[in-house]
Amino acid sequence: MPDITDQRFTPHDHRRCIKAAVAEATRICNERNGRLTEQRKRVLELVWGSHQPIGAYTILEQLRSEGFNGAPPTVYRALEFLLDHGLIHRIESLNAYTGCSHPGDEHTGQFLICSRCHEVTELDDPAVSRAITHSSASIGFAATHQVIEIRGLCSHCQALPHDQ
Amino acid sequence: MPDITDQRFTPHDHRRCIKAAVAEATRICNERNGRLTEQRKRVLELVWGSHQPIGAYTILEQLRSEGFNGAPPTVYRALEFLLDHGLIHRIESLNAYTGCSHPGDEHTGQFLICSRCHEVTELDDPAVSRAITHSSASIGFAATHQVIEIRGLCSHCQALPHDQ
DNA sequence: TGAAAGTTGTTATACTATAACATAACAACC
DNA sequence: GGTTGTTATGTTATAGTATAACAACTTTCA
Repeated sequence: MPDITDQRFTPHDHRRCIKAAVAEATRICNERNGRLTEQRKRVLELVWGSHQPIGAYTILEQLRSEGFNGAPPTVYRALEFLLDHGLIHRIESLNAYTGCSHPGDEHTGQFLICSRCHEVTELDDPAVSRAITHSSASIGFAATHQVIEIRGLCSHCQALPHDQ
Repeated sequence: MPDITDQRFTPHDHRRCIKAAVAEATRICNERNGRLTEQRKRVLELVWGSHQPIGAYTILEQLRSEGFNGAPPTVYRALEFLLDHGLIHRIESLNAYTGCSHPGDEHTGQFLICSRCHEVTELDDPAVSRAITHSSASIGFAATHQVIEIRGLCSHCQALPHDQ
């Protein structure tokens, strides 16, 4: 049964999400003297504007369609900045980027990727992190960073007929 | 303190590991009418021969140095076959491939990747899988496949001076 | 103002992966 | 044994992802 409170499937003005994300990012960057330049902000908006993880070259295309006349390194640099400041995440198994749903604090999220609609939900369940840290430690491995990307069907898509 | 029983750091004849892996793969392929051809077997050996995850193009280079005169698709096809039969794993965060340490049964491993020596240890801790499945289910997500890649320092490298 | 640091522009190239179609090897059957 | 359908491999070209290296510009702050 789909969770009708789920923002992704509730009719909502997504532009608000984007604005909120940018506002939050601005606050965070101010705090630590990171410069959220126009380009970086624009890339952040594009990442948030997509309901799915977005690739670097798709971002580049969109920038170009807006009159920007740049090359891949510009996009990768902006992405690097945003990653460094915890404002977006990279999804390794998709070579794509997605907005961080609670930026600011250091964390490596856990991502649920729907195989059908391709939306990504970020979880940050301490129980999962703990299980992994514990399991690693049991063989003497000191974990510093976790890549956790889960495939499956989101609640919304489970409720749909299979052939849709 | 390094675990001196750890096969990776115990002096051992790694050719034996490779032979064992190939023997096991042969058995599994026979069971299910998969054809472990010479090329596929050779790729499997190269994957096992590397103490670190190995990239497709590195495999290609090695094949070429043995007189093989092929192109990328050949390697990718062999890798696909080996993946399909659960004989190797792909490490998403490295775009590289590593031997499966207990092939045969369906599973998605958990990988501990040492940032220093780059060796990979495969874990299959049910507690971790369970934590993830449980956490996913709590928001209605039905997980089918897990990508879990943990960075950190293996016990061996922790024991070394930092600057080595 | 001028030096240092940070950001962006620009060109070229490296690395990873697959599409599409041709050929060859194999297995099973008549 | 030849025929046929299937699987595997060869081959060429190209798509997709990412970075190196160096030049030019901006910002900051002494």
